[in-house]
Amino acid sequence: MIYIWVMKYPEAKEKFIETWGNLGSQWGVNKSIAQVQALLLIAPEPLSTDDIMQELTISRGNANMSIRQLLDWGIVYKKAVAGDRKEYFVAEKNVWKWSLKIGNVRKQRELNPVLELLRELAEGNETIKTAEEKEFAKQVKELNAFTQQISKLADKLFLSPQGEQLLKLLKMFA
Amino acid sequence: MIYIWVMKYPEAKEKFIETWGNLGSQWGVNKSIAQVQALLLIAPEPLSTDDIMQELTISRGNANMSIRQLLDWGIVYKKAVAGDRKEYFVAEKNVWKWSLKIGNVRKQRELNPVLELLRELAEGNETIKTAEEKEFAKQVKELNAFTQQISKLADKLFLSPQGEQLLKLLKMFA
DNA sequence: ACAAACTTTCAGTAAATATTGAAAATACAG
DNA sequence: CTGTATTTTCAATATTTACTGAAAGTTTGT
Repeated sequence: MIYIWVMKYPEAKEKFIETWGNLGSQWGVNKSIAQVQALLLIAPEPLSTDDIMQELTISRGNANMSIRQLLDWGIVYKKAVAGDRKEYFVAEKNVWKWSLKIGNVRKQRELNPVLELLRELAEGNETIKTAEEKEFAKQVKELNAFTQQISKLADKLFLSPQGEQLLKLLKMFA
Repeated sequence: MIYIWVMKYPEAKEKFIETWGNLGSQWGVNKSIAQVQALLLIAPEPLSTDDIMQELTISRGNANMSIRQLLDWGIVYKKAVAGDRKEYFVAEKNVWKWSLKIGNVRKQRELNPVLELLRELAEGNETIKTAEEKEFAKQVKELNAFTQQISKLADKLFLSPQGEQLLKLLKMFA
């Protein structure tokens, strides 16, 4: 006998938000921020800070900071609601749009600092003598070349107008 | 008058290791692990656990765990040194090789759990009634389609024999 | 200009993660 | 088989990161 367990909506919703939050840590995003995005992604209507606090049982400070971060990244927008003074928020629901923005944020965080480091280190290569110094110079040079290529590729993919470059890529490698 | 400050080798080395370690946190890798890789990358000779402890001033436990993790990922190898009972270690120095492996590790960590979550959630879509439920089902469906595409692409890029797919890609988008 | 509604900040606290170091386990030489 | 060198484990501790809640700041309607 095989039982198939199909979740009811409230359970599925909770699981989605909970899991998305936990996955956040794998992505270098803190749990609350990821949960706020998850909540807004599946909300059919704009939500206020109070709505978010209540749904996720988090503090006002936390809710506010999380929303600000998502606004900064450009994957959540403010939305005025007629006859209400509060701010309301909606998520960017198009997965292409928000993924590209996140991709770009991560590229800046993860790749740009490496380029900067390697550029600095590439300068002091005049007086190479020992085996240690040779190996160091070699690795810095190779890393630099490689990182620059990846960096340019990432820019092309994440910054192209309607994500057309990534789309092209997906079609090519489908 | 402009002064240009060119680093001497010991300083450059320290900066490389230190910065690589700090960048680790941006990449979801802990500092010690990233530092051990950095140290081994620029070492012209195999290093023992004691060498690593000494260079990075970290404990034996930490050094051991970091090395094991790098071995697990397949970006550091054991190397026997004649007449010495200790284990010695060398890094994979080819930036293409180790980057592809890291790319694959990250794909597994960051994408696979999302696929699993979405697969589970996609099952319970029979009784859709409210606007909330519709929005939820729609987002799960879109996310699922998108993530699957990206996942397949990542596999093709990171798992292709000599990184030839990524190489092809870089040439195409150069 | 005032007060109520709402948002932001941030010092204090809680939670999660990383590191140590010494004890236990294992591998090796004679 | 025994003693010694080496590696591994893991409870205790330190460090880093996240979260709270109340006070300060801001905006808006009258």
